[in-house]
Amino acid sequence: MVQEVRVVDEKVAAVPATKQALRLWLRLFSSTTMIEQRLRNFLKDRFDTTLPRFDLMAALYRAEDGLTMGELSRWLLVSNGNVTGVAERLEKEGLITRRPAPNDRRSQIVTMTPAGRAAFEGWAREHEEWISNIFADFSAKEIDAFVALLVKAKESVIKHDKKGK
Amino acid sequence: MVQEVRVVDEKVAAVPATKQALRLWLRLFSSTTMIEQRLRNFLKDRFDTTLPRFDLMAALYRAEDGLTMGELSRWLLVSNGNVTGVAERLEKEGLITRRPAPNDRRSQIVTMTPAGRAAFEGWAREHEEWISNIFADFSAKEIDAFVALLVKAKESVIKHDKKGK
DNA sequence: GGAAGATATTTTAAGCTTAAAATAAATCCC
DNA sequence: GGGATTTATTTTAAGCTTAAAATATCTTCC
Repeated sequence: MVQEVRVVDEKVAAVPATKQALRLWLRLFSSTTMIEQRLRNFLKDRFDTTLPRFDLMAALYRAEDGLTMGELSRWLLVSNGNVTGVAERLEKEGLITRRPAPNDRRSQIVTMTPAGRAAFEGWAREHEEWISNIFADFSAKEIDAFVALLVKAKESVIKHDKKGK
Repeated sequence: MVQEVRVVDEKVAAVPATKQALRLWLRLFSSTTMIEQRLRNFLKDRFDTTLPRFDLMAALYRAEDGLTMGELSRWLLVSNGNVTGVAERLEKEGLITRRPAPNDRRSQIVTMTPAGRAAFEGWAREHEEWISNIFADFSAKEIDAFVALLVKAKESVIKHDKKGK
């Protein structure tokens, strides 16, 4: 196997590009997982809820007339069965309701209850503050550069992993 | 609530720093999750295995004399119970073995079987190629900048989320 | 109208994940 | 030595996640 090498600095031993990419992925994964874990802890401690429930509520919050189970599934990029379980638990907590669609008896229309809406507004505000605080050391320029690299990563993956889905 | 604004460009309406940080987090999370999902599909299609199993094997690969369950748990940053389950499945597949430690009967020493080691060497080589391919469009300089931002993010989180753990 | 196919959702089986409880064994200390 | 504490691991209960199978309903087309 030929090791292709990108020369970064003539005085320093060059790192093979494959190793460098691997290092990037491990960093990307571990940093993101770490933040995600702390966000889960925050949601648990502060609101006694979970990230999937928060995400479902966030999707619903912007839909004035509610969403069907299928729309939620597609929006959240999770399976149908997943939405069924998360929605059941939110319904049990009184934060959402499900009712059959009037025009299509296969569909369930999911909407926030008034209590759910009020709760989520508090969650969203504190969530945004928490995230903002986490990245407080980043300048606007750094954030823009960071976002640009993430966008490029996403595009690169789509381009190079055609079979991926 | 006072909205603090960082002026990026005098001609363009400035985006509140809180919103910009939120946007960064959503990008970071979605890009990473997308790559992770495709990596899981790759491991499933190519080796009929999972990311947790791959990670456990990777940890074991570098430990010449094996690792205890507790060492695996700490190294992988997962709970003890988690390691128990993943190790059971790998053992059933004949890739690892567990034997009681000679000096401490509470401990299990986990080692790769010869078949496990041979299998993992193939996994690791293709995994590295897959990752490298995914990031093929990135220059060495971009990768370095990306890694630097991820390191800074991790440090920033640790600094600003003291309660997080 | 009614069969065939498509669509929406739930159920099922398997695996990953955690926190907390339970077990078992080692260590500390009097 | 032996009780108290600590440490290593497994078990348990709950939740998240998926793919695939099962249900129920709708749409198409003759």
